[in-house]
Amino acid sequence: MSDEQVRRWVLHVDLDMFLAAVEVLRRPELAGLPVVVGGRGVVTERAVVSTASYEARELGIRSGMPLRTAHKKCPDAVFLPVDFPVYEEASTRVMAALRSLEWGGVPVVLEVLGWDEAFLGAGDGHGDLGDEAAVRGFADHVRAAVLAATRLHCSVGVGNNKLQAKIATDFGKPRGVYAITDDRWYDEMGDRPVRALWGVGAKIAGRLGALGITTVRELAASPTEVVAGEFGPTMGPWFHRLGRGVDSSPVDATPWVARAHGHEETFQRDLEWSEVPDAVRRLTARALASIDAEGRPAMRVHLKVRYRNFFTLTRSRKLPGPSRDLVVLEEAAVALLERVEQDKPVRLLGVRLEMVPPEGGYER
DNA sequence: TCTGGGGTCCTAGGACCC
DNA sequence: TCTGGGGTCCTAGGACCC
Repeated sequence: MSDEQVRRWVLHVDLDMFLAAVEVLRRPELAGLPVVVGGRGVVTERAVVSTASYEARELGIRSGMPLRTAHKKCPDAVFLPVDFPVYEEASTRVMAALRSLEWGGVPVVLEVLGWDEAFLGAGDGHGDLGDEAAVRGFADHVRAAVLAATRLHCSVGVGNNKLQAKIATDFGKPRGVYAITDDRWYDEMGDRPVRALWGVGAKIAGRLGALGITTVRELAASPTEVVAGEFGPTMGPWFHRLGRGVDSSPVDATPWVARAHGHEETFQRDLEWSEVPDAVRRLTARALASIDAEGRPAMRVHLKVRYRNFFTLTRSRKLPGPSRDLVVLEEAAVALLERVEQDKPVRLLGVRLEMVPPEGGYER
């Protein structure tokens, strides 16, 4: 590379209220109404909101809110069940539309983050992408292309790296484009709480706060040793980079290979202990069906138990050898129950099967 | 009658071996 | 009787994200 600094551009694309938007697409009469997607769509059940339309958000309904609470806030909202296959299909069309784009004269690099999110990179990172105005223009083009191909709206974040682009998207929502660059990182983020960073949750924010670090600027200015002392040699420096808006990770189109699959269930009625082993067997069978689809055997079994008081614990065990045998896996999962408290009603059970890595290991 | 379900990754600490 | 380090594997648990 030359001594001239090459400015790297990354886009982050995020569909606007994806689940609710897909539902409105197939039921146009719902357009403009408060739509809430969550659980089985039954407001008396234990379940939470997956996505609320902007109309519903204006009434105070948020993702993660119990359906019952959402219903209390807005009894007139339309409550719909989560319909996975339909969102999968819509997601596939969105990603196909994005993948077909060219940027800087070459096909884009697309890193899919989930159903409704992706990073877009330029082919080799050094294409002639022009200045920021040109990149914003391309972001508009991306929005238009997704809308034309899927009738779904999205927002696009622009940045000099993935971290910046990812955070910028939220500022552009809905149906907008927003840019956060190296030049403007501190203007945009410096005074915000560390919680605004991607990867800093409530707990980390609390621990940083105890060190006297509450804003992004303070995190950036803090001595590396202090943060590393609190969070260790890997996480410490990473948090410090977050504060400075630094992220050198590439946009990586390598298809994601799952490490594990599992199944968990919150019971509508807390289970008595006598009912637990059978429930664990059922969950194991469902988890096995998921890993069978991957074609790799399980090498480790994880059990998760949550009691009525929300105390949650996990237990796990490596299997004696790789297995796809239901009986073997069921017995291994049930055996983990011996290591948990057995005297209290159970609210949630989960069984997760960790798979043998593919030949050659995981690429990322 | 608050608080889903799908994941990933990191760290601490114990066991065990040399 | 007291007491090394280094390395690896395993389990538990915490934290985060969509």
